Amino acid sequence: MASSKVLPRDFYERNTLSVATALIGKILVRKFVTATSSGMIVETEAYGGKDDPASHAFRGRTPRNSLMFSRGGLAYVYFVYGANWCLNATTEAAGVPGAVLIRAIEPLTGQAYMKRNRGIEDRFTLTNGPGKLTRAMWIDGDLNGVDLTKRESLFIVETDEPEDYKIVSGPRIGVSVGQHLPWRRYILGNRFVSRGNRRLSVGKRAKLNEMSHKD
DNA sequence: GAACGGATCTGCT
DNA sequence: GCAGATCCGTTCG
Repeated sequence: MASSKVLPRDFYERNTLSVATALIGKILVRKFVTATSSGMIVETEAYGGKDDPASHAFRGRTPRNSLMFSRGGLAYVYFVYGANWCLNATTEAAGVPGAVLIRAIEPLTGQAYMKRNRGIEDRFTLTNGPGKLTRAMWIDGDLNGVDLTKRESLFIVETDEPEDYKIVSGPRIGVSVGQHLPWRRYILGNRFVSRGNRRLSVGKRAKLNEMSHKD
């Protein structure tokens, strides 16, 4: 894990939906002087620009969302519901808005540290939501704008041993508009996905896969 | 300077 | 499965 290659700039500077799918299975690493925690990304959501009413960038550029218009591969961290931080990776070239919300990870290294941060012991609910994983990894507004392609405080690396899994799509969680867009990506059946991921019947599975091809 | 509302969470049923 | 807490940052006047 520690020797794995950090995802380069061109991984992020392309179509946002492609990045949302490609980030599944990669390893998010949070590094401190005293501790390192990491986890495999199992759930993401894509957010666009003026074509996406659910996106912060829908109404143009403001001081808050300016990172969405930056080059790809930076951390866009924002605060919601008066209590939670959400971590995104910026996408597309400079000037084109786009970001991928990292919604859930499967805990790997540093689990004791993350459990302490959350104040719980259960591994399955440790990082299965955007607000939960940022709290577990101590990610907040201080990391807004951090370069994810540099091996510093926060970055994402390749997987050494890819698992056998199936990526499926669905509507994004917690948004009231743009629900017709199946821009959520997650690993089918993975227990660390935030919600709505019970094992599915054959018929329903086929339907989900169809959606993922449609993009 | 104040009103608004949200890319969530927890707990209860 | 759902309702309500919660409360800060953004935005507008």
